[in-house]
Amino acid sequence: MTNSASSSARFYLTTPIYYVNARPHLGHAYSTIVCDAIARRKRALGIETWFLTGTDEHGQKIERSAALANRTPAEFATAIAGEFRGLWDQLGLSYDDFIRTTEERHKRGTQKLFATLRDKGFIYKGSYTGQYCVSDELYVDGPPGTVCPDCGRVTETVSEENYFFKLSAFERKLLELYEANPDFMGPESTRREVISFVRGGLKDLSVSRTSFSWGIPVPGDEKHVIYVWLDALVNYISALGYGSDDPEDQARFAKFWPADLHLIGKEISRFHCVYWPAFLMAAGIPLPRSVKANGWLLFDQGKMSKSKGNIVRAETVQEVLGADALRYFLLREIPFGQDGSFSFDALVQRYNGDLANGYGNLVSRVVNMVHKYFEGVLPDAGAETAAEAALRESAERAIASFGPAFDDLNFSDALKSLWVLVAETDGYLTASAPWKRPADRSEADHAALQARVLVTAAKAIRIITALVYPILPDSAAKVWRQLGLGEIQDAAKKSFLTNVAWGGLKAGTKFGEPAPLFPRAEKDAVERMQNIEDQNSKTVIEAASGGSAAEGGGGFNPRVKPIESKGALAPDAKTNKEEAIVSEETEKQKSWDKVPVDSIGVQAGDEALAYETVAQAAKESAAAASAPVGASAQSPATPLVAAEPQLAAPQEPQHITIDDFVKVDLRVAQILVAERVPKADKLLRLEVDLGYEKRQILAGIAQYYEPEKLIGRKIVIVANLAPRKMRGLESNGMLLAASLPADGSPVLAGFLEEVPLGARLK
RNA sequence: GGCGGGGUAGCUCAGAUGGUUAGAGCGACGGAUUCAUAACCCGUAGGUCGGCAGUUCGAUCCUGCCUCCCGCCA
Repeated sequence: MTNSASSSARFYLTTPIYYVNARPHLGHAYSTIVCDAIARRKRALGIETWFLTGTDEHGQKIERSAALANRTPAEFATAIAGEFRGLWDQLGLSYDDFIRTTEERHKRGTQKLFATLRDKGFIYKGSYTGQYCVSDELYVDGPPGTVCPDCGRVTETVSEENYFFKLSAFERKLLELYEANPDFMGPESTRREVISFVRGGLKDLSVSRTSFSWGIPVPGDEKHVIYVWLDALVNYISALGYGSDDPEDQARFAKFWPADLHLIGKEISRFHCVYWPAFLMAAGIPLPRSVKANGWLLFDQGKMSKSKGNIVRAETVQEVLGADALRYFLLREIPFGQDGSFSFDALVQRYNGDLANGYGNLVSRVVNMVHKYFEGVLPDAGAETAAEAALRESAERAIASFGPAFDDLNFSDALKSLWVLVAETDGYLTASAPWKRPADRSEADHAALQARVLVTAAKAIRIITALVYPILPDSAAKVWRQLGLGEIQDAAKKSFLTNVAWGGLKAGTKFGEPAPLFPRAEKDAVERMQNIEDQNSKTVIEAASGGSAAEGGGGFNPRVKPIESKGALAPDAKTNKEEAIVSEETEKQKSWDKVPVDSIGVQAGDEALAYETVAQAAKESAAAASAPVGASAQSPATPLVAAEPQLAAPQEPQHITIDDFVKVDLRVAQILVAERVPKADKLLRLEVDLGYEKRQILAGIAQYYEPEKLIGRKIVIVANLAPRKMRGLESNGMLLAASLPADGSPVLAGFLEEVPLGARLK
């Protein structure tokens, strides 16, 4: 729901601002494309629209990523923010403003909000003593020794002074808000979760940090930096001009705030549905009208690549099928709010089925016939018969159902109803057969029929095109010209969607030249896209392996996670669950990698590889097309333990060089702790000592080894394997084991002689 | 562990306050056709509606148990 009732003739919508710890991928594009489509429709409805997107650039994670890339945080953030913006431009997204949280206007707004909250007594200084996970920057409830729920490491007891926001004071008010405005947040699942979270009780929120400096200083107490979530959320108002003295800014703020729609990824709904309204209520600022969460994209890695690369970039699709194809797929295939699966196969199928064979072909046959039979000039339609009336009614049904569905964010249903009209128009054409004159029909009668049928079909196409314009802007523009209607952008400026109605075509209109809209994708389309991604993935691997060597010392420190998987609006590690979740591998079923749509949802490990290339690629060019994303260097399907039950004869021996081999850092480690992972029947959580450091790894050997018996045992691990999360725990390496041919059961590798911890195998 | 969502044709999903033959799209197959992008049009799908038990004249839709998947929270 977009609250059309409450939003007069203005509409302000926002995407999440994207955390600049990795390159943009399809997930980011999805959220932004959805907003773009909404914005285009609103504008074409004559609604004054403001469409904001941007980047979230503060936080310790960025600070660290930058350090590891040998850049300052500002340089690092600028490079990645540039990629986001560049990609949106490349995709032709019609944002009105792009805010970076490192901009002065944002700093000003954030400090003003902080000061306001403090002045009103909602922020107080307090001290926190408790458990803290250094790795995740996460405060954890529990006695000393408590394990971090996120990464499984033992927390440290810290005592520090912080500013706190009185979130607890808003519990009731928030529940009342949800109660009174059922449409405030959605979809239903999100709503339920948020309500249940608030009912569970709210604690005051720590809103400052002193442990790092890459952030916005607390006004008047500059050794504190404002909590990144408070910082990030403010973008929605600071971009409009909140906090500015400039009358122009103030006017814009007054005009567009409150927002009609915050579109977000579902993993960050709590921040938008709980914290954000609480901050605003406390500051006395009106609340946004609605917050709607989209689901995640699931990448079908099984089909996409046998070896690597489960991340898809929007550019890849754009290059092969065009941006409209991507837009169509995302909006048609995925019911908004639900998770959706993306695969090149599904994409090409949709493209060929709906766009090439459907809409594109329909336009082609009609425009061609108008040229063939009427020299490209639209004839007079003549009188309507029952067949035309039926099609007209069908068009009217489509008009009636498309708008409400779209405005309800049911893009999929909206398109579905429109494509019913496509099919009916095709059926009407075939039934009328204007290309064939039966012997018993006079030439004059036939000419009349041709005129009637083609004009009627063209009318239907005009309706389809007008309605679909927000989703297929480029293609709609082409069709508009082919129908002799001129530039659809001009029509959009004249609010042509406010009264889409049957007709609208004048006899005598000169049609444009027929040109293919959506050339049918050949079988190689999938392969081509896959190749582009594979290529990309390779680049990342090469860059990464070079990079870690350059780090010197141990050459690798997986405990430093240079780039954390974060939500689009980066939380400061608090409730850091928007981590990409990696389905656990099972033998019977290929796993799907879930990537939060809004987040840089690459596995942490992948990003560790990705960052290496960031700086250099930024130097090379802004051409995103060649820029590696955080594609997985490890296949997510790569067994996380060496115990993958498979007969091991490699099909085609692929030789590697010694250089390849030395990239693998095999080390002797001793198991210190071994325990089962709850709810996982195969996984063991191990803490191992490498001599120079201790770390946690997960291994799928629980069915074969008793944890107790493993303690003290020396094993071999791959020490520089990218970190991976399984069952919420991070694995920083992989142990080696022989896989028995009979049943694939693992036998741990070991030594007969005594070996020191950390010894390298080579 | 608590709460919530879900398991329907090869795939993606819809659906019924319980009632004769459980639907759509795609894919596949057959036919027709040639205006069009090997397209369009027509026809064909025999799926224990996750499992077991119960309520009922009757359950895929209600209840209980079980199982699997997922999310939020702890």
